[in-house]
Amino acid sequence: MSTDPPVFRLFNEIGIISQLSGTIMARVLPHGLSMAQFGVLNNFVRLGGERTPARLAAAFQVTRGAMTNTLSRLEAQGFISLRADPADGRGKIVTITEAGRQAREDALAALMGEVAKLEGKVDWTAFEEMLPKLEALRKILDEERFRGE
Amino acid sequence: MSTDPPVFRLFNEIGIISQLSGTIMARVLPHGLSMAQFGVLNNFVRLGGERTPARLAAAFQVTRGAMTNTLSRLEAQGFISLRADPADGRGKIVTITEAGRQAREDALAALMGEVAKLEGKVDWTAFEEMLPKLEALRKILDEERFRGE
DNA sequence: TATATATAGTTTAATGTTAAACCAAATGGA
DNA sequence: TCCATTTGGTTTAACATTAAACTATATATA
Repeated sequence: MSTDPPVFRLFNEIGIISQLSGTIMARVLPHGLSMAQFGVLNNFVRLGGERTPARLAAAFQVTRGAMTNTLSRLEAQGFISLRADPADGRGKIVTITEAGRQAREDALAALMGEVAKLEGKVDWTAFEEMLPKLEALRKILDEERFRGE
Repeated sequence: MSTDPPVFRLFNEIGIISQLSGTIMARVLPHGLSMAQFGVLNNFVRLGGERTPARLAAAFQVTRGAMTNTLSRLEAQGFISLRADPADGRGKIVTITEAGRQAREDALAALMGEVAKLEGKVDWTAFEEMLPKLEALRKILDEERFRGE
């Protein structure tokens, strides 16, 4: 009859929010983009330049296998291009294409529209204030992930 | 070169935290339990009584298909028992077994141990304060999930 | 220089999820 | 009462993810 410790409720809420928001967003994304794919395109538009798959995997904190999968689909849709790294025979270099930029633009608009629907229902400023704490927690968990093996 | 709107960074952080915490917790759970399976066992111990799969699916905000899967595995391990609902020919009734209680106890201890490792690194009280806001956001997203179809 | 170790990327198997189709049983209205 | 609709549970296909094995190339060291 007792209630869960707050720590567990925290992770529980975070898990459910992640799942629900992922499902909702995936539903409105155009061009059959997944959130993972949108994340990669968005990263290129925001930061510019070129990256290797390994750097992208580290940035998004997923395995290289997952990034291989994401990049394959993006390439198949023509949203990124992959070429061999002239400086490293093992590596590849990823670039966003013009179609990729356009797809990201469309996707961003769709996501903005979805967020707009929540306007008035959610006090976003309160959440903005927790951003630094969430970022700190994420970093600690990321360290823990490797410490544990 | 710009940075993401705070709303997106929020969902981004939440997604990564969910993924990392899920991976870390799954690694320490005994008896091959997944977090979803632990959640069900925990729910029975905390609240007692019996439930139908449909009620469990609603409580955890997953599809009935997902709950069928989770319950099948729990039953195969002998942690819950399923029987026909005498009052509803379509329904089933789920009960936790003694082995299930024991497994939940072990799992709880393992998770507590993992949380203890973070002691001193994380200011949990700050997170406890955001719990109500996260719960509110979760509820709104859950409504949105269905409104959109 | 030769060898051992580390790193980049891919592939495979397993898991957990959604969405949608499906069947059986309950419910509600004409 | 009968039929349409809703609901409970399962099944299937499609995905995204992890962990681990694998190949190829770089790097460091003896």
